[in-house]
Amino acid sequence: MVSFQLESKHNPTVPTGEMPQAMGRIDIFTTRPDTIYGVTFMTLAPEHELVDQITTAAQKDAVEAYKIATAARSERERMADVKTISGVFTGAYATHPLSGEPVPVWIGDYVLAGYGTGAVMAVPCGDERDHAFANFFAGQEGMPEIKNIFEGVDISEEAYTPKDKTPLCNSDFLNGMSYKQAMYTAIQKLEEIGAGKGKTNYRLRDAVFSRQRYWGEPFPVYYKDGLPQMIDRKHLPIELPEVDEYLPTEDGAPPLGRATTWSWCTQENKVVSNDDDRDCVYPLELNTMPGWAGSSWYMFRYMDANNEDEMFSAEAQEYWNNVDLYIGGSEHATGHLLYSRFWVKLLHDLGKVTVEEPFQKMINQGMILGESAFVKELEIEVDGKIEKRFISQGVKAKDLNIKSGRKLHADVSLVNLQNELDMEAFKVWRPDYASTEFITAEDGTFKVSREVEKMSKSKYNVVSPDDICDQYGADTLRLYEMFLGPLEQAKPWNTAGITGVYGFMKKLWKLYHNDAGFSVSEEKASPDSMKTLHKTIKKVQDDIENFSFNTSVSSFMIAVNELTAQKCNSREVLEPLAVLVSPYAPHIAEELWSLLGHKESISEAPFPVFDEKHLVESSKTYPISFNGKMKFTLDLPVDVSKDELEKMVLANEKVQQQLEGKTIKKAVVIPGRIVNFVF
RNA sequence: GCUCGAGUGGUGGAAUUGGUAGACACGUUGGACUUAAAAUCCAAUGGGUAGUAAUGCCCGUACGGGUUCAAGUCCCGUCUCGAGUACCA
Repeated sequence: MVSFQLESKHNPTVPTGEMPQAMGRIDIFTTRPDTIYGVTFMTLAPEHELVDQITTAAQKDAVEAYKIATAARSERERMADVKTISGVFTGAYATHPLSGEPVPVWIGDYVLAGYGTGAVMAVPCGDERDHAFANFFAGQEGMPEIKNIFEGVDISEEAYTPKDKTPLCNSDFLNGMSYKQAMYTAIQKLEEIGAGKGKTNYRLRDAVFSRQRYWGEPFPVYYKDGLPQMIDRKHLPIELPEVDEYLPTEDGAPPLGRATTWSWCTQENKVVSNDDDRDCVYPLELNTMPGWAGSSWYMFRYMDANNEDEMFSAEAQEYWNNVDLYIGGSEHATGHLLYSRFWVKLLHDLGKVTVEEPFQKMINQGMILGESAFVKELEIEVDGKIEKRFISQGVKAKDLNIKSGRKLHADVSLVNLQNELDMEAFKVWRPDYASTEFITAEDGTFKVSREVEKMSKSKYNVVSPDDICDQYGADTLRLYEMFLGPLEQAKPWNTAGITGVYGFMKKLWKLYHNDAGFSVSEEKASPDSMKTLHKTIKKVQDDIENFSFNTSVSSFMIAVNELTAQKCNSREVLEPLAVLVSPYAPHIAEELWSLLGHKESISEAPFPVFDEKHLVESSKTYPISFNGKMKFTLDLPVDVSKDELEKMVLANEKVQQQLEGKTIKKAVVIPGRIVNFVF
């Protein structure tokens, strides 16, 4: 925050020396105090409260006209219209707090009243909007030459916006400093002389709390003489009315506008028919609340769902606290999390909840995306008439007089794996294009272009998992989705690798079967098989904790491959294995569980307990490296000291070969990990 | 622009506190079985290079530096991509 004193000598409406403090200065907010010496002019939002007071008589008409023109445009319009530059000089000058030079004060609609203080210090050499503004009004009264404060940078064409190490110049005590250093130094100096203050600016946008939909909580609000009135709490809740269709009315009112019983009687204090023409009956609000009106706090209601007296009891909330884990789509990452946290913080401040956050842990799982197919459509001129053509991907349209082109979504079911479109099927699908000519490649095929997008009916890229289910079963589909990659990552749906998962399912089944059918031995399992089992228990247990389901699936594959190679057929291993697999592939696991002779569901079976003893080994394969590069491995005993280990390694023939004629500077021996010789 | 996240084979992706980069799977190539195909099984598969071969050497985790006996992993800088947000000063 920097304060600029207004110069009274340039401001004839206020007598010299009598300017009140509040009127006498303009406070501005900037994130670039380092550019303070680049200030060429100032711009106020047209709505700024000082505008009327500081405008000189000569500029009064122009300023008034500009204010009226601006007021006619909505903020949305002003934000959307980035190109048009407009503004007016007020005639007033302020004094630069450090250099003491006069700074002309303008108004312009690129400055928004709602942000910061509604006023900016304009530094054309370092801000593009200021640069554009200065150039647009260059040479006019009140628009001085642009001040350049960046050493060796040409700012005649555009502003220099990077915050890098470019040293400052023409900046008095900031000369030679880079962005960061200058920023802190400038703030310090401004605070010293009382012309500014370091400040962190937080911004919370307003969000509209209403929707023009049917399905939402109705507002307990009625309108008396056009003014909204709250319905008293004791008459709540009011419930959604019946409507004939969940659509807006013909004249554009929200769906509640269709209700015939949607008026409020202030005597009976209930919802009555719209035909009720008594004086105490008023129309109810037609908007409903947005989704997050409920989604921001519903988890607390779940804790005490049958409570008729309040949102939830303090006891219930204290018992359940907050949500341990929230898994939702990544589109929730900003919206839901933001609103929900905001509400819970408010509820906490009101003393309604003991927690400050809604969720202890939140995971946004990635979306499965679709691969859309696009047909390129051209509008070309033929004999003075505009005609449409489809052109295959990769075909050059050199002899055509192209007027315009666009991409049209094609249904992905009409396209084969080589991206070739079934043109006849396309014409049937889109009869409106039945007569449009296709420009194909030389081999007569028509190729579409592909793009990864959200799956959506309107993009015609929806692939149904039903086909996969029919062909491979629900377990395979489930496993494959997990196997595709990390939970939090969005990925296009691509079934190319599904045979790998399907193969795993078949191999798993085979472990429990021989040629004759189901067959499991009651004999003790081999130490190797026990090792495989317990290695897998540990891995899967850790993976579940970390939501790393893709690596669980691969560890199952490894286990099944190893057990197959070991010809393991023992109940001691296969029974816990089925339990391990059951959360991932419940159907096959349940089936195996039943074949193993169990009457109850596998979901009732306890999770196998990991036992370290099966993983204990007498030797470890050590990587032996020289100067940090691994050359070979050696199997060495585990239960020896560091010194013994070093001796054993040094005694090895291959190690001696590597070290021949060299002096060891350092030997790094870390038991259980690695051996490294530096020479 | 800002905030956050990510860059690893032909592909999807693995890799505890820094400690054998490329697990697992797809794809590709070769082989077995088959009249043939499908299915199944076996082998090879980061790149380069030397050798008949066994085997060896060099380079490799976006790019440039740094720390360390040792870096995909830690630090500094750059680039690119993705998501969110934006006339926000």
